[in-house]
Amino acid sequence: MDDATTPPKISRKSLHAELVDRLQPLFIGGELVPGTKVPEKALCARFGVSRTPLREALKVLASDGLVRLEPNRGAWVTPVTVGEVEEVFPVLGALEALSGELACQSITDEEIEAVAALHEQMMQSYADRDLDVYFAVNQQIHSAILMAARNNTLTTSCQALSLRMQRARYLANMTEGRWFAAVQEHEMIMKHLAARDGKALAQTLRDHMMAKRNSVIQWLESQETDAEPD
Amino acid sequence: MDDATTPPKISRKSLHAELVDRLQPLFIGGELVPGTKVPEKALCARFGVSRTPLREALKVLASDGLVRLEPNRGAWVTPVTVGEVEEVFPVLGALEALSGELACQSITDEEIEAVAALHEQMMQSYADRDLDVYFAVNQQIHSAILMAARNNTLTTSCQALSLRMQRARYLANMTEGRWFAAVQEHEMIMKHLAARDGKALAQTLRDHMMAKRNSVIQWLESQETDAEPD
DNA sequence: CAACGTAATTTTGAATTCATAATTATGTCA
DNA sequence: TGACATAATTATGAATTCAAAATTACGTTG
Repeated sequence: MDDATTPPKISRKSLHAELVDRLQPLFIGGELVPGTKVPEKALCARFGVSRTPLREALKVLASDGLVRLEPNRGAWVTPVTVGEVEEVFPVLGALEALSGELACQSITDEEIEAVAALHEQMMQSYADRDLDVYFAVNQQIHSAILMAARNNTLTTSCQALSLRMQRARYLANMTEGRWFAAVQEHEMIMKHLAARDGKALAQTLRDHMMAKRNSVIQWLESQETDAEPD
Repeated sequence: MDDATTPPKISRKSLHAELVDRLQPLFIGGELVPGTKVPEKALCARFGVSRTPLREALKVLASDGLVRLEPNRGAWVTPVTVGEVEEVFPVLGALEALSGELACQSITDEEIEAVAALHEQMMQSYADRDLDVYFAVNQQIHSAILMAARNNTLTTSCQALSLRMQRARYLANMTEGRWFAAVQEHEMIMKHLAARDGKALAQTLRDHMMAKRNSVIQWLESQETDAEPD
């Protein structure tokens, strides 16, 4: 919306904040692998900054749960464990349920139309079996509902937790059956949102999260039993 | 439990983590006043550390919403606004509701007894009109329920938001009527917990939060209309 | 003397430096 | 050769330094 065309708003973000934004995609993109060390030196070189702002960014990411700081042993990418997934999804479910309820109170007709358009796009990507587009649009739909909830605190909390779970996603554990079920759930979500039925939307979003939780756990457990190659 | 008597567990927390813990009480204690500047230099002197770890701690506190970092203008204690309170309490309500539901699934008889003991202590402090003890024990009760929920992610999220709202508390806006109502609500909380009725406890905790929200907002608005002295 | 412009001072953000802890490499001896 | 001890190297945590920005103090001019 506004990038190079805003010389009045000179508010350059501080380096560490910029780094937080630039590092996050590396986690969800799978470039920074769960359980491995965060290559401080390499990242400094890559982004052309000194260790100070990078380390500041890592502290913030640690408080968001993306990295774990081991005293005197550096920063490690938080592993995606069954325990972690079991913990995070219920919290995310509660927050998304709230977002649905609040969204129904405030969303405009135009916004509903915009979500509907995204929904159609997602359905098309399902028909096309395009998982990458599906995930991206899916994310946009949840974001749009969050926006409609008009609660910045909620948005921030949700996105932080969502990020942690998206790390499990690049492994693309979606089965055909789960994908179909997820699409069905999204039909319900769209329906309840259009009807502005907050209670129903909340419950559907909660169920949607729990179903996702089960799917991810199932996949994780199947991975754990396999001996992992070095 | 373990302080000076633990030479084997040498896991000294890093300086910035220690600072985060030591700074938080200054916010809820009201020493760092909402809307004022965070005195970086003074805090460095006070804690005997250099600016680097202090600034790292401030970055973390900023991501928790306790301070706001203005580029090139330093760190400011986030003001407690009506908008902020309206945002945070519903989120806190959703999280506490979840904590109640989960706690009912996992809490032991011993833990229920411990909460009951705290509850009695709180009732006594109400009878004694000892607001400081009341607040402290109140906090412990919510913490105990959170513990019983066996969900660390939930605990962390709750505590971060709770901290922001506790900053409004040192101003002690409790009216006699609100205090009485809060005590009634806590009787319900205790009852539902003892009965392990998750749904009812969740709803009561949500209502409790919304009532608190209304009380705080009412007080904030009464403050806003008053001209504030310099 | 009030408003503006400029210089001095302070504060901030980030790079650099330095002491210490952890890791790796090397050597020794059974 | 393999297990252990010791030295060299590297990485980490935190203090210090330095450039740039903001704030304050001061002086000038209308």
